[in-house]
Amino acid sequence: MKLSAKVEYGVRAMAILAYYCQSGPLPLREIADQEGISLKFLEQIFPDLRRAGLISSVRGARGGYILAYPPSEIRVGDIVRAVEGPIVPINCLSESEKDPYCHRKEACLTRYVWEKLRNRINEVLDEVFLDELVDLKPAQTVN
Amino acid sequence: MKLSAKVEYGVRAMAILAYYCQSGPLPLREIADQEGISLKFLEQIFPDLRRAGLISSVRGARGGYILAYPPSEIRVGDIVRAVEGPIVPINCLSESEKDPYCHRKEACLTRYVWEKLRNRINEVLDEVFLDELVDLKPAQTVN
DNA sequence: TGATAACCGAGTTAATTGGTCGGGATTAAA
DNA sequence: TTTAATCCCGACCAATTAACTCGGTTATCA
Repeated sequence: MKLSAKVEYGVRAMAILAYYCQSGPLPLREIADQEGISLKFLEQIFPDLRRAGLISSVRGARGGYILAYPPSEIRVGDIVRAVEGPIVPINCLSESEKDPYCHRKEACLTRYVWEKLRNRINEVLDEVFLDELVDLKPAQTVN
Repeated sequence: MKLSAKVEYGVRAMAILAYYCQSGPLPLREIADQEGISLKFLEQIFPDLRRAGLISSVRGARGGYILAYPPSEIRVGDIVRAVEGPIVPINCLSESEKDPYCHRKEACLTRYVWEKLRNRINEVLDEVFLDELVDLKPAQTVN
């Protein structure tokens, strides 16, 4: 029941991007140095975020990445799903072709717990927007 | 963001155990056959459930396992934590010694999302009791 | 033209997962 | 007292995944 390092770094990087969203494009090098994350590893994460339409890239010298939307419109859930794919807490819930299809769907006693779990995870991640992370809303109380 | 097969089987097995909780001890062989799970794999899961105090075992011929409490008092969350350990959706939340301690605790922008996520996961899993799974409460609507 | 930076795909290493295997200890029943 | 059922335990193993790393190519600016 863990998120990958990719997700952790992805969310952290997006928070940085949100923080500097007024300036021009921010190169990965900056983020890598500031957060102590391997540049090469970041380079592997960012294409996913771009393909998901959350950021856009500027190539060449003085290039970098910028948010495709204001921080107040980007949900943590968007980021998580962009880098990890859809949230599926247990294989039998998977809709994808390659996964072993669950033939016990109707009979399965436990299925409904996993559905509930999946929904709640998506909900909580979608409740939080990038602007909340970057100090614009302080005094965050966990609940 | 996936639960292990151990957890999936563990919860299914516990549901069976709840279903037959009026009869005597149920051998793993029964559960394995009924659910199509490898006996040897189940044998690896059940000690965790016993150590957590959720079931008790009866050794020898005509032995098996029985719930340590009525189904209405056993939470799915108890089972999950018994076989997978505490729910920690991201490493920097870990309290354990061996994990790399997070030195950014206070400064970390993202920490509070992960805390919120961890709390919600525990909540939803603790809302569901074994008796709900075994048909005693039908018409389950996911929400 | 040279430096910067995104882009791409393949390779590597270590850990985890999802099992299997073989046997030992305990107990009820024949 | 033997036998069969059952839990119990630890070792082993193959496949997958995670978390990087490496070596380069392409685009852009100064």
